[in-house]
Amino acid sequence: MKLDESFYQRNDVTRVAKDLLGKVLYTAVGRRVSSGIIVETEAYSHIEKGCHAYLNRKTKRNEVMFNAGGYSYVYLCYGIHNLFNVVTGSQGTGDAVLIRALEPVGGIPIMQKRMNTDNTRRITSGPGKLTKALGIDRSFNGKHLTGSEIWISDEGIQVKKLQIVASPRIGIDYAGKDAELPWRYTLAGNTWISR
DNA sequence: TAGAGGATTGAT
DNA sequence: TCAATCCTCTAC
Repeated sequence: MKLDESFYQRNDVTRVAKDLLGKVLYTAVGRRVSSGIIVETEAYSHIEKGCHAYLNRKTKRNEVMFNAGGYSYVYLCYGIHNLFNVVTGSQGTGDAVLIRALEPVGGIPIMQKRMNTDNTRRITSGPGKLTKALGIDRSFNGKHLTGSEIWISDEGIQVKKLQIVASPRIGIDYAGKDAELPWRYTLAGNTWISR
């Protein structure tokens, strides 16, 4: 079953980030559906410097983060990679969860073709790679996650609290002390986690 | 309107 | 360890 708005609109972004582990992310591009189990996430909140919406800074790029939870926020990083986020919280909050890694489930041949490799092991093990494998680009920015092009389902795997590992987030040294927040969540022992 | 820098990746 | 690469934001 697709997760509905109430899942995303809780005003606790770290809780949503943890609850997304084990869920299944789907995209349907044209007639081609591909999917994967979410195994790594990071929480970003407007109250800390790592977040694009820090101090409620609202720009054309991140304006979708201020929508009510349940929207997709996709932006270009380093001029090369599209990164996919899930907007959380109520209208005007500015919180989001970055999806960093998936375990491939459906449409694996499609993903291999998009990644131009036969290797199934590493096609979705990083935030820039999983978007390419699933066909997510910036045209997905602002799409609702209860729609027919991109959605998240709860049919994945049951995750016990003990399986969730919290650690500092990656690549945000500029955030100073806030870079130490243990807001990166991974599934213990999963081989699809980014490096 | 110009300049700096980034929630990454893959090759060296 | 480093370059690729281009959009976005900030300052002038």
